[in-house]
Amino acid sequence: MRTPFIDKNGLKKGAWSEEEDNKLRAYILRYGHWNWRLLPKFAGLARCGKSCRLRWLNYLKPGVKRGNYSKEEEDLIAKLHHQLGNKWSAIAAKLPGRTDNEIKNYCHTRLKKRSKRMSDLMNRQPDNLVQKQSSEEISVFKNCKEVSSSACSWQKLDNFQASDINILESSSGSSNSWNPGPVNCDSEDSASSSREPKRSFLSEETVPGEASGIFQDQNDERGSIAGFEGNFWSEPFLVDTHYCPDDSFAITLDEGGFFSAYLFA
DNA sequence: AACGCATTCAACCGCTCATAA
DNA sequence: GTTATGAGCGGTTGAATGCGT
Repeated sequence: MRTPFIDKNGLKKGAWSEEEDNKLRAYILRYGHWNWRLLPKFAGLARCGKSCRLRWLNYLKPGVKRGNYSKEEEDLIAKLHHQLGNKWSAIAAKLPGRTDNEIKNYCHTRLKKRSKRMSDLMNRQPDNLVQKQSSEEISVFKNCKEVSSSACSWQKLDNFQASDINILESSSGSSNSWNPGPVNCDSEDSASSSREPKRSFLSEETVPGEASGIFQDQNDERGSIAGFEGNFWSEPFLVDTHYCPDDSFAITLDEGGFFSAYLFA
């Protein structure tokens, strides 16, 4: 937490004390928050209104839940984030007791974890996945504006291990060669879709209960990790096209979304 | 036990939007 | 139509905590 300090305007910043919490809680429960800017003055707090509002909404407000997300909540967050993108407040509105700040932190934490794990794996695999993909596989991605996979929850993604890489590599170019399935192929559309801002970091198929069936084979490990999708977290990786066979493929990573994340998320 | 690195999450900041004057 | 103000949102920061060595 941040060390409390007084700013140049005489307002306190940083971590809230129990006394401050009590003052704010007592005031709002009694009078409500009719004006956040004036509220601290009336409540006897040396805080700015913004700080009071945040403290109330994220911590003091009755009914605010903390930590320990249930499986249902995780699935719902995944689904809503796919639908709404980084609209944390809109997502939070669908989860009683959860705040936008908490959900934002939750998502960032998961993304960071996954991002790190995948980049670690890629660094350990000099002959990386992309280079091992057969040309047929690559061509599939070139023109796809949307790539689907099997249902894939965050739990599955989080459990992704180096062994999955091995499975991918062993099957690359073989008769079991990965085919994303009946995807909607349209290079023109894909170009425009790539410009869509702030897409969800989860693919449609990561949405619980919305399995597309593209990866019908439940044993296909690639289906388990194919739910990644490009987003603000994976973008920095996308810039580096070092491993991409050609430029169009690099673009496709972004367009298809998921494949870029599949590699780097 | 001590240290350093990684992770978590409360809190801050800057911006946009809505509304009233 | 313009400006001022407050509320809300999303991104970022940094202290506390956890964990491995």
